[in-house]
Amino acid sequence: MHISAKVDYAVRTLVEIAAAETSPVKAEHLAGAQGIPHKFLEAVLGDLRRAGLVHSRRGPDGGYWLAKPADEIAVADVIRAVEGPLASVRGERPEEVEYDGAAAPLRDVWIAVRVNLRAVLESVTIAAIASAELPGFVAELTADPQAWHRR
Amino acid sequence: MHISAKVDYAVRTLVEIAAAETSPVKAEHLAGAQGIPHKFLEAVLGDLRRAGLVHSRRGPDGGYWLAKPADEIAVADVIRAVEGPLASVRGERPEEVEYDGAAAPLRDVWIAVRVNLRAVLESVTIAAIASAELPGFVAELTADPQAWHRR
DNA sequence: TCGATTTCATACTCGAGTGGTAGGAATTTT
DNA sequence: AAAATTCCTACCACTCGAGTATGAAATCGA
Repeated sequence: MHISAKVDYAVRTLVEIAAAETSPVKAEHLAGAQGIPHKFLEAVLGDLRRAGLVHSRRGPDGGYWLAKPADEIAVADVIRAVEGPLASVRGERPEEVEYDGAAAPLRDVWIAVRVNLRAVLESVTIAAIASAELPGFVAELTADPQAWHRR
Repeated sequence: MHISAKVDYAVRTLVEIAAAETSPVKAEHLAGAQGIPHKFLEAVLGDLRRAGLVHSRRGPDGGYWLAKPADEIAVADVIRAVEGPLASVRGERPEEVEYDGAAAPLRDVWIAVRVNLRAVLESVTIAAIASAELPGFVAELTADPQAWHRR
């Protein structure tokens, strides 16, 4: 239940690329704009490239650009690109774990957790973040003051 | 977005205690019933005790029992007991992270993720798992075949 | 073709976290 | 007193997270 620096950096980087008026965008510029160590960012951009989310070119006037429209890249895609599956239980996928005896229904709980995770992460796109127009139901979720309270 | 062995073990252990007809329950029995290394389980039970979820007694006829009714212990409580906060971003709580520029709305996304995580984890109790009667909306979430598919 | 710029690949470090194991001390019952 | 059980401290092997360093490969302008 932890969002790593890599995921955080990756999403912010894609938003920055989407919001940039010039193209391609250099890693150095992205690192500066979002306060990310630039060599570390290069590794993240490598993951994004291998996952097919960005393209790149070397040399002067080189840099990175989105491989598809920003409204077709969900936050869930970014997480899968740099970290793997959205949710896992002891290293396995939720639907693969098996429980004996009284704990059997626990698998359904993990499945439900993943469903609710996906509901947010699959629906929020890079374009939505860049334009500050999150989907309606996400805005509703954050509207409740309880959402900001630290139980 | 990973559920550790410790959390998995802790929930299953509490369910097993709740479902046991004798009380108190010995660690050795719990380890056997759920297939958990028994010395490792002792450490988990120590966390649960320090968090006030179980009580214990030593000696022959010693063991562990729930510190409160099973329907007052949510899965979220168990996670907090053995792992800390439900959701964190780069080590900080979601409401504490700050973003500059285009990525500013990203904080709301993480908040929404936590809201949806809580929706499941705060509502499912140890009693519900032990009796295989999950809350209605959780059952609905898992009813969709898509929920079991591995995107 | 030269040189500057930038991405790309590889390897490394350092600390923290995960999933255990081992040995023995403290407590409780018989 | 003896047996059973929890409890405490320490340790270990491995992986992961976050970041750094070095240099090779590609691309452009001149």
